[in-house]
Amino acid sequence: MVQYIPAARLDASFAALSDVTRRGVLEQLGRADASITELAGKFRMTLTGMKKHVSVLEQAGLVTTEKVGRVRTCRLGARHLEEEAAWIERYRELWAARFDALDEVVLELKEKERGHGRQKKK
Amino acid sequence: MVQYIPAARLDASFAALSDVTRRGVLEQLGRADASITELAGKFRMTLTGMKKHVSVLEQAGLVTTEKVGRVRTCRLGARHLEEEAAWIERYRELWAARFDALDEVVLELKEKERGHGRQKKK
DNA sequence: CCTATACTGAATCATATGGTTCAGTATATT
DNA sequence: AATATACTGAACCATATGATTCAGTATAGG
Repeated sequence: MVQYIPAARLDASFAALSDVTRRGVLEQLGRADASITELAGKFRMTLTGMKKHVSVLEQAGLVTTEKVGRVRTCRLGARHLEEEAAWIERYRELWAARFDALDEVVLELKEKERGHGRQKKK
Repeated sequence: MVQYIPAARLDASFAALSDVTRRGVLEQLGRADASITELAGKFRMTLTGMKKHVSVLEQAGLVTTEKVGRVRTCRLGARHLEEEAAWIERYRELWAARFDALDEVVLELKEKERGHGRQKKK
């Protein structure tokens, strides 16, 4: 029932999110559209550097840009991380299931303990 | 009210998730603990290669390992991506807010249109 | 027309990543 | 004791990443 998500897409978006500047840009664009110059200023880096970050975000579909005159305006893209959220959610469920299983083991051990005294720690 | 999350931590875990093999390892470990050899076999790569992936996951806190005798057993770690899920969720809310705002603008434009005909795009 | 602004692309650089091989060490198995 | 197994670490390689500088091009404003 879990939808299949192309690996390359997740690769690209998680990679895009793995940089603090790019996450910052996304948050910024969540508040208002911005030009490359504005973003470069806000994050204290060269235009060229910011342009590259924006390109990475654009590749991942998280940002779209449009050039009007000499200014390129960046805004949030069509994708809003639903697949990434879904992947993480699925993982969290798996993790929880494992965790519950562990809980059972712990309970079982405690049960035994009551009979024999303290168990070896690890 | 939004909890502050250390950037380096998010960097590390999103980077860890940006590789299809590592995501596979996490899913695998969600089903059962496994040794390096087992994982290397499942993902068709050398022991050394898999060891590196496991190390990356371990660094990110997503996996823990324990060596008993000559086999190192890997299992899911203490972290279960709650911060990553939270970050993405926050972003999604921002995105939704922007989207709604856009909707309003569109509505507003339509309103004006009824009086004056087409507006200039920007 | 002239100049400032906004971006773009190529080149460069240091470091990181994903993978390998090869040569070990430590532990099981026979 | 001898051999097989499981991992580990170093070295290497190709490519990617994050950042810069420098030299453009295109557009806006005076």
